[in-house]
Formats: sequence, C-alpha cells, structure tokens
Amino acid sequence: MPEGPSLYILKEQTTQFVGKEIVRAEGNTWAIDTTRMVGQPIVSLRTWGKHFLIEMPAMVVRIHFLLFGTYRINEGRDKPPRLSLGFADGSVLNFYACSVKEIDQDIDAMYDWAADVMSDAWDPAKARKKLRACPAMLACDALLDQDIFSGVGNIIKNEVLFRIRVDPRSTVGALPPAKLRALVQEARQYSFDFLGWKKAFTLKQHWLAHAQKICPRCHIPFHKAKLGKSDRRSFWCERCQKRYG
DNA sequence: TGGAATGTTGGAAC
DNA sequence: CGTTCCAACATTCC
Repeated sequence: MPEGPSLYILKEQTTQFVGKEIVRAEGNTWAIDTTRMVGQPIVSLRTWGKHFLIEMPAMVVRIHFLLFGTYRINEGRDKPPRLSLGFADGSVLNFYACSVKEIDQDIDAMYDWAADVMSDAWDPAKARKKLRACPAMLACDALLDQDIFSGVGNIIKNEVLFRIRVDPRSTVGALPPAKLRALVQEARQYSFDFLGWKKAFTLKQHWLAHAQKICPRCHIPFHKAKLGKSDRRSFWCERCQKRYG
C-alpha cells in the first residue's frame, strides 16, 4: 500500500465522502475514541506523503498504512477493520492494519506541504535548499527523508537513483549541482510515473532497478545491499551509477 | 515455508 | 539530555 502515489489514488477514490456526515465509526483501533467521530461531517480528505488525513470540524484523524495497511470502499474483507466509517447513504470506508492517530495540532503548522512530491505545493527549490543543508547525508537516505521528499519510499528511491545514474552511497554534498537538481526533479517525475503505472496495474513491470538482478542498460548484475540509516534495500549498477563523495 | 518486505514509532540503551 | 538502536506491529509473496 505505501508510497505517496498510492495515497494519491486513495484520495481520488474517496472524494465521494467529502461533505458527508459520519453516522457510524468503529474498529479495533485503540488510539482514538471513534465515538467522537460520529455526527461529524468530513470537511476534507487530504494526503501528505504517506499520511492520509481525515479532517472533521472538531478533530483530524491521521491514517498511516506502514508496510501492510489496506483499505476498502463499500466492502469489507476477511480481517476486522482497524477503523470503519459509515455514512447515511450506506457508503462505507474501511481501513485495515494501519496506524490511526488523532492530530491535536493545526495541520497547516505541522505539515510542510511543499515537501510532498505529489502536491501542487511541491517546491523543488526548497527541497534543494534542505539537501544543501545536510551535505554528509547519503543519497539513499535523502530520498527516504520524509521532511524533504514526503511520499517517496524504497521503490521510488531505487528507481530515481537509477534514472539519474547516481550510486546510493553518494553523499549529497558531493553531488554536482545538475545531479542535485535531477535528484529533486526525478523524485517528483518518477512519483507521477509510478502513479500512472499503479493505476494501470503495471507498476512492477516498469521497475528497472528495484528488486531487479541485471542492469537493463549494462546487462551486468546489480549490486544489492542494505544501506543507510534505516538499512533499506538498495539496488544499483556499479557501471552506470556513479559514486560521488 | 520461513524469511523478507512499498514503513514508522516509541522506548531502551548508551 | 541527546542520539542511536532495536523490537514491535501485521500482511503478503516467493
């Protein structure tokens, strides 16, 4: 489920619920009092990267799908929902195996919308500025940093670095300006390509590097290692992806 | 079929 | 007190 483009699809699929009043709210979430949602209309459904935000007049609930979360619209599944919302017209929005949290601050103060690669507010110059502020950071860590590239996940990371021919172990500060610019540009571009392929159910077949064995450009084996602060899988080609720094 | 994976958090450890 | 480490969560696929 994760990665920003998937959340973008969720937002598109749930526009029908905006403005509707929640008449039933339940589920096995322990983190919020679901009864407080009953009687409230949905003011907006928004995303910030991998966060799905349900805005009501009196509260904002944040859904995070982590690695395994799923959702269903107007149907159930074989597991009990973590959060299930029912509306007067009989429509239903179900969330499973996700993190549910109430946000008790002003969301506009909390979220930097310019960091969301899927957002109209995405600001590439601001992203470059954030990158220049941490020159020692590895390229693989930079792409996964949600404060800089909100919505980018491990697949997008590997594909972006392959596209721009940068070794994941490169340091941000050692990247030539054109590469830094390409990194930021492709983080958004690839995310929208991801979106299109995901909608067409052809995402996996478009992977060039992620979980691949042979470099499609050089036809030599990819290197594979767990890299960076979070020890995430990286796939890269020693021949066509250059290591800076 | 056991292990790994599109991810993050919170608390322990240092 | 700040930073780092690690278990925990939970589902699907190979």
